[in-house]
Parts: sequence; C-alpha cells; structure tokens
Amino acid sequence: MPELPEVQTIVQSLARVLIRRRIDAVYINRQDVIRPAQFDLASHLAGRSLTHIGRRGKKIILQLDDGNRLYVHLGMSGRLSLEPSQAPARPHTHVILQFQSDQLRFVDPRRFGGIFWLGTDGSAEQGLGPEPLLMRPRQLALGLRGTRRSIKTALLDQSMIAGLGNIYADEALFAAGIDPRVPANKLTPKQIVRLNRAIKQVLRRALRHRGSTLRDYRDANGQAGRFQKLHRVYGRGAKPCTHCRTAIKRIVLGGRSTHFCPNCQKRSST
DNA sequence: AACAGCACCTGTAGGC
DNA sequence: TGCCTACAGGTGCTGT
Repeated sequence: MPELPEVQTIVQSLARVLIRRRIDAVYINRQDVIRPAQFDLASHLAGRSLTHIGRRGKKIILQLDDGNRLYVHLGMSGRLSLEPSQAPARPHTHVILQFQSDQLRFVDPRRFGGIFWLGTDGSAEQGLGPEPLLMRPRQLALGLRGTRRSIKTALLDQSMIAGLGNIYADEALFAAGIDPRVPANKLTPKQIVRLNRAIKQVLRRALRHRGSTLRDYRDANGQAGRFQKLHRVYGRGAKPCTHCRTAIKRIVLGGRSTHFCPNCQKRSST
C-alpha cells in the first residue's frame, strides 16, 4: 500500500504525538507479524518511551529511550493508527501499544507487513539504496548502468532507490517522458538527469498532498491522502493523457501493472 | 549472479 | 443473491 510519501506522512503524524510518551502496555494478537519469530516484543517495549520516529525507504523506524530500535513495514495493506483506547479495534489488529489514553494499532489484513526488532546494533539500511529525495544523478546512473531490466522494474528495486513503489515509479516516468519498458542501462545521461528530477518532483508533490489513497491508505489519524486526484497515469488506463489526450496504456512489467502515455513516453525520446 | 516468476494473504469489485 | 475471477501502494524465495 504505502510508498515513501504515505510512510513519511504517517511518520510525521506519529512523531507529533508520541515522542517522549511512555508505552504503558503492549498487546500482541498475532505473534507472527513480529520478527524475529518468537521475539518477546511486549517485554522489550513496556515501560519504555519513544525518543525518535523516522523513516528509511518504506520502513518506519522507532527509537526507544533505552537505545533499542525497531521498525515497522506496512507491506501492501498495513496501517498504523492512533486511536482512543475505547474506540473499537478494527479486524486484523495484530499489535497494540498502549499510551496514556490512546493506542497505536498495527493493522494489516494481508500480513505482508511486520514489526522488526533491530536492538541496539541492528541496521535498517539492509538492502536499501539511496533516499530518492537526496539522490544525485550520478548515484542513479551508477545503479541503472548495471541492469538490463526495464527502467520501471529497476525503479521498484529498493536496493536501487529506497521508497518508490508502483504508483510513484509510473508517475515519475511519465513526468520524465520515459517509456517504462526501456532497459535501465539504455537511458541516456540526459534522461537520467530528467528522471532524477522527476522522481523528486513527484514525491514532493505527493508529500504536500499527504500521499495517495486508492482504497485503504490512511495516515495515523485516519485521514486519506489527496494526491490520487493528481495522478497523471497510475490507475488511468484507457483515459486520455492530461497532456496530449492519447489513451493511457496499461501493461504488465515485472508482474506489476504499469501505466504510461504511448505518445508522451517514447522509447526513442532523448 | 541477475532476473523472471511465483508465493505469501485477504478483501473487494465486476461479470455472469 | 451467489459464485468466480482478477486485481491490489510489497517483498522474498526459487530455479534457471
């Protein structure tokens, strides 16, 4: 479900409320969303407070006052929601952190997400490429040079760039005027510069609109995002391109649906 | 050793 | 209404 803008939006709303607040209790309804398996999360969290909440790629990183850290990955359907303790818990609420009068609830119907204990030494960097908002064209060029996969598929590879997902990969390629099927190592230097700029531009705009809500994404306060209204290609198959009116095409690349304008995003464009 | 393909899960929307 | 299929903001494993 959530990509960088959605994750960042959640992090911001959580940080505003939870920093320095004590975790009074922890309720685990499903142990198997916690990694490592069998890890006793409750006893490591109870009585602690949060000193920092941040993000790396799509991981939400929580720092505790005893120096331990953990991260939450939301997978496709995960949510972190902050609700009054007495509010009824929705189905698939797997873990609850009890604060004074509120609860932070980890809800994840499909269970592709999870809660990962890092301890004091674990790193959230594992397998992650550069942060797209900080990325230099040279870093992008370096990564893309080494793969013949389609540029779309390459952008979804978190070790290439950390934080893009299916929506923002498609939107960035549209903004850059690049055909998603082009092999990554065939992009010209000019296209790479343009793509790097397009990625940042799309992500910043999405952040300003608090992410995209297609079906069930909500921030920590239950608010939907608004950026879906500004999508130019994602989910717009057969609709007219906002730029040239050509019908947006939907194809499958690397097993993921991919949307693009066959006129604005040409293989041959430089 | 890179890469395609599939598995992991549940919910929902659309066709008949 | 009910049954069936297709599809969904992601990733990790498998075999080639």
